[in-house]
Amino acid sequence: MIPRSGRHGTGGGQGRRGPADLAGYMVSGPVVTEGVRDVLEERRLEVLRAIVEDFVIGNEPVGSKALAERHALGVSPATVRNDMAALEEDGYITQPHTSAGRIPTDKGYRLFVDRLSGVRPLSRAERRAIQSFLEGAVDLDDVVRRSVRLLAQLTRQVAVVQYPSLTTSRVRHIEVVQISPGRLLIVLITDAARVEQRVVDVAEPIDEDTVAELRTVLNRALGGRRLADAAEAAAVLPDEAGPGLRTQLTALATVLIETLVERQEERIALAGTANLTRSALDFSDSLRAILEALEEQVVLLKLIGWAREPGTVTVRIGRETDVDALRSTAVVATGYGRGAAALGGMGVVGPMRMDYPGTMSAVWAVANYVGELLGAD
Amino acid sequence: MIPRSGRHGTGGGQGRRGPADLAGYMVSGPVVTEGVRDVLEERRLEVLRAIVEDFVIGNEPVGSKALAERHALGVSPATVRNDMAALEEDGYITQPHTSAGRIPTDKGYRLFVDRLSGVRPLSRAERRAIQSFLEGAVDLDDVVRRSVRLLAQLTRQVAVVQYPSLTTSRVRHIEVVQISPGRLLIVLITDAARVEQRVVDVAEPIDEDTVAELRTVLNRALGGRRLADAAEAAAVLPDEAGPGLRTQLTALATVLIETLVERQEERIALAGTANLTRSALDFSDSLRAILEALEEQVVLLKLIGWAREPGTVTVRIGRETDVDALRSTAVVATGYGRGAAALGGMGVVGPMRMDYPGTMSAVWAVANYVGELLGAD
DNA sequence: CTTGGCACTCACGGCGATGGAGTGCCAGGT
DNA sequence: ACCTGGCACTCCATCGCCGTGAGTGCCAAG
Repeated sequence: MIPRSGRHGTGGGQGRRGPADLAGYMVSGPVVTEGVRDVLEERRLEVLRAIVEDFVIGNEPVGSKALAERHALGVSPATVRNDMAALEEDGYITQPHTSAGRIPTDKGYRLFVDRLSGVRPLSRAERRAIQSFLEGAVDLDDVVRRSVRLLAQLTRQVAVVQYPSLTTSRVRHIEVVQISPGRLLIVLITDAARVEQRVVDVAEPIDEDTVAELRTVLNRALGGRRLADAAEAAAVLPDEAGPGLRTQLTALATVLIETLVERQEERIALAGTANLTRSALDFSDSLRAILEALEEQVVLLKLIGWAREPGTVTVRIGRETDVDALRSTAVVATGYGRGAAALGGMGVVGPMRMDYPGTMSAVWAVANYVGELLGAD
Repeated sequence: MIPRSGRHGTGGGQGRRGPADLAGYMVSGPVVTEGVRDVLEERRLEVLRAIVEDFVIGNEPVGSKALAERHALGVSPATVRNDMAALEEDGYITQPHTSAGRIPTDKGYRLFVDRLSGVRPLSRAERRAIQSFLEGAVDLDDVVRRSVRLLAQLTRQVAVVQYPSLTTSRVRHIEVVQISPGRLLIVLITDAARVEQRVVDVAEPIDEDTVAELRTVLNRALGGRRLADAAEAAAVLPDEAGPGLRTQLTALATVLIETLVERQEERIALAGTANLTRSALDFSDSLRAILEALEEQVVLLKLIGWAREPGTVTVRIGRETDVDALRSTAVVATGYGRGAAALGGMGVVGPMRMDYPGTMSAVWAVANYVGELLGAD
């Protein structure tokens, strides 16, 4: 019934703190004899884990009796009750009302995530599913949209994927095309396979040679540079150019700089909002507020923005999200991309009552795969 | 209390059928003396309108007494009751349970939309809001995303906007760039300001001259054609080309055809899902099903696909949507684009209990403006 | 420190009474 | 013919009540 119980502690790695942190959690605890303290504390933590795990599965306050029965704790319900009282004292669990079972608090979930939950390795089938689902993608857009759907399906939660950021990538090529007299289209191709296009109005029609010349000048000056640097380079271009091109270059540079700098507000893909209704009882009437928050790009960016470090999965629980509407949710996020050159973030938003190990693995795995996919491209 | 009551019948136009249709609805009605029939029928319809309007506002079954009071019907509640009985007999209204007020049926809403609801002209402020909100858009993507948000805000419902379709547009320009040895990027620019890009692997590195030649060949053969025709033209290109280009052209043509034909699955933008919760009581537990349906591109395309004719607002009520999950919703949609050359569709999904006149105006206005914006581009 | 026992506390669900909105029908008026 | 006031009736929604049971806290014994 609790298939994953007792599997904690296997595997190591991402997002999991070492035992060194244990002490950090204990300084505020009650002072008792050394030898006994550890044993005591250990069982209490075991109880906390059991509570979290059972609550995640059953979605109802868990009582001492059920706990002692379903988990091999080796003690009686009465003892469990004592531990629970202590845990409640320390703020890790709480009871919805007198004479009901206990449910974890934000703090309880936090401790669970930091110390108690192991990593659930993905099954072979899951790995294969990820791979086959993503490898059919034809372009960047497709990759992102597939990823977000995949993540939503795997975790059965709301998934968020940030489009590869322009910030860290470089200019690969700039294309200039005259689409109608006096109207140019600039296509900016970056090495993250992202393409931006923009239309520029210039004073008068330009002949093909001039267009070619503009193209050459732009690519020579900006090609291969990081986007931020490219913006600076673009700014001085008109001054350096010959008088024949100056007018047009000024117009082009203006738009380019706008594209490179100002428009670094990022794009975001969202999927799985229907999953919110499944755990609707958890947040009851605040569902509307959550949906509204999720439609705010800014909010989403903040949520998956803080943890852009690929390989490290970050969890924000309840108020830790710093978004009031999401105070009853948890966010699991990570970055994707090659090494230090993070391209963007992705993650999921779900109820605090969440299968953290499973969700963390899924997020990590998808991010990993997408990172490889885009890095190689 | 019922601000819009009695304002029906002002203005004419889009989506509203002429009086000719009146007869069509009546042939199935009871046969009575001519002169009196009209008067009778007219008041009954007035009652139906009153019921719909009140129910839309109050969201609770409306009774005969309240109806006679709040609307200037000039008759007593008892008379209204008789009319209600007749309307129920004909299937336009129903009562949730004995001894409750009446609510409109699908058929009732349908009649309301077809004959009873006038057009609510947009206020000057609304027009200006639309304009100022959309004119800040920097590119196609931005236009679509702004439109969908705008529509969601104006109607306070879930908005759907289809990206301009490739089907009806023409190839404006094809750009070929070598992004790394043996790797080409094709950028396809259409006259709907839509840009598609695709990466093509070719056997061996190509020199710049060949790239330019490829570019010329492609543009000469495909430029200006409708996309469907362009695909055909692309298919025969390799055969007609000189032997030097044949290999590369075959690779390019394959990918181009894929882009032009296969990938006509369209993109869609969605906003305002939070608004669903506001009317959550209307569909109660089916909210999840609705959200799921809305995440299916195919479903959405079907919903706004049938009414691609710009200038005509189409309404589907309840089961008319042909989507089971949406049987308790209504869809108001229209096409946008210049004249016959429809670029795409847009619309909103909301509860059947909806302010049809207001919603229809909003949808029409936004579609109109977006059509101009993209048509002129 | 653990354990079994025990009294206590509440949320929850079922039950019946009450109130009131709304209806259908009928007889009388125009 | 149609409208209208009156009237009996129906049935949903609300509320308070109470029994039930899960779960707790405390205590005394091991």
